[in-house]
Amino acid sequence: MTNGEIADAFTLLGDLLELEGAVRHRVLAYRRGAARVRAAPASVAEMALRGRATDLPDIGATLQAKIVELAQTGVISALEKARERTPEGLVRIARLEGIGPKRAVALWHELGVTDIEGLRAAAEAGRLRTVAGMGPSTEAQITAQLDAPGAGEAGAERISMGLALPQAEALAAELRAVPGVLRVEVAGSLRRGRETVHDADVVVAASDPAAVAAALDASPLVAISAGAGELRRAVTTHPGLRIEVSIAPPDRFGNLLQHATGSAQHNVRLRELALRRGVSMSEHGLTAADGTVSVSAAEEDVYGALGLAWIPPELREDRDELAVAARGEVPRLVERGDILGEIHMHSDWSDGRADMATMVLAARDRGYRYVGIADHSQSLAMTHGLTPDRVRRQWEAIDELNARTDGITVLKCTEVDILADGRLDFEDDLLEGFDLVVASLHSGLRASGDEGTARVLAAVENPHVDAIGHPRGRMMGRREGLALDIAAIAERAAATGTYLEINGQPRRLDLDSALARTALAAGARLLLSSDAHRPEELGYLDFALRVARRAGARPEDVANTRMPDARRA
DNA sequence: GCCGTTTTCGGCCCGACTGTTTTCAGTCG
Repeated sequence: MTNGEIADAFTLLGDLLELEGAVRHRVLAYRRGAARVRAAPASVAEMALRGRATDLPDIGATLQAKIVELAQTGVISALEKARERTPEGLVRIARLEGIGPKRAVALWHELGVTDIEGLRAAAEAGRLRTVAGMGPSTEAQITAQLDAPGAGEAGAERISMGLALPQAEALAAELRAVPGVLRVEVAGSLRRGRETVHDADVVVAASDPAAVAAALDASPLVAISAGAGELRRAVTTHPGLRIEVSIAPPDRFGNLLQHATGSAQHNVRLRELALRRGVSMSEHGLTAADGTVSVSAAEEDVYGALGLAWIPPELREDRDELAVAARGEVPRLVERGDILGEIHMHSDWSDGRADMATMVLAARDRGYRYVGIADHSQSLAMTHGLTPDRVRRQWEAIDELNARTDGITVLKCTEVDILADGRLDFEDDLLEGFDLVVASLHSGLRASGDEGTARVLAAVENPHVDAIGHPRGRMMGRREGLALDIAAIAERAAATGTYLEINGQPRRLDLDSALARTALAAGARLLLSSDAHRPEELGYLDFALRVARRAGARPEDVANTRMPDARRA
């Protein structure tokens, strides 16, 4: 019984109870419990069987008993009964935009709709507008969503940070040029470093909201400008990213930035804390009991006013960050300025699109002091992987390149393939000659987690291997990648001094932050990589950096913050 | 259902916006 299965059961139970109109906070309790179980680093089923699940926040005697029941019988009777009372299909309907639990139940009671198909039929017959509180506009909104694949599924339509962030940054840059605008920042889940997002948030400090609205309407980046709110407007970019733009006067920009960054649960906890100190908190400021409002231009002052140290956005997920900040023990996370170089990028010796010199100079322009060329190995024929002969010729070319290039050191690296049996694609005597070796899986990525774990462990134990590249092999939208036992791998990686990569390619982001957090907890260290195949892709390292920060990585946890010595980065 | 500088009961974050309404419920973040 995995934590994920327990969390899914609690989430469904909470959703069904909400549809039944249960007390809101009971619903919330199941959702909080689900999130807590999902994020727990150890088996919550085993904890519950020992009576220790209640050690976790948000898990009380009732939830623990249900975890025990689920672990021992495979079902939760309360969940089974709720399923008999309320059609499970309503959960997906309630997740559609513009519909919530109340409207989902109204559709069921008034039209007999119990699943997405029934909703589609009712929509096509034009019957949705006959439901109380719903009109033609809502009907059109629903119809539009039903055409999209995966409508109402959890996590539907999430896109990579790597695709969303550049769009949000571009809009932010445009708004910074608007007269009267003092500050613009990307907030929301992008600022928190989430690997995938379903929309973006941008906050603006401006004395004249109308000027910002006019700029949005006129922006060449904007395809659809909807929403006529005074303080919030939603736009959709041409590629289809929804961006919510919030505006505040400059003197309370800190309050708005804090609010719009979230997470929702972090904000709830923060406001509860504020209430215990006698102040009500919102995006407009802190209101004391006597009605006086204090506002902050800087986000640090919002936390400071509550007696807390500033918390990096990547850690605002309602784990234990408020307690940590109250003690003043917030970790110093790795930053862009800590990065001295990277060792996983490609050249036109294999499947890169630029020659080595171009890539190296681009790396030097980013301020790196070293860079490793890590082209593919011979088995990967479609990438023009290097044979041992070509490896030796590339080493000569790198020696020449180093001789005529100032300001950066070029390292002889490889992204050697991990073969089906766990052996590597090059013999040990050749591997010996590289400065650093990254070993990666490129085949068998739909195998079982046990098989994948065995192959990765074999590579970790190879004394020539310095890092494991994109360990899971996930490719967003195409495959989940291997269900690796990351704790077991990280334990051996820590013992052998092997780094585990966070690959910054937008569709990879692999390891993700949850796995990277587990790896750090097991004592392993991380390697950040752009895996660039052309010069402009070197910026992908910044995505890997965000994922690392979200995992809680400090500078000393990351290989890129130190100079490589002869055999170890 | 959880929890405690409000401590075993009675609370549980806060406000903007939308569409449908004649004053507001529902949804969203």
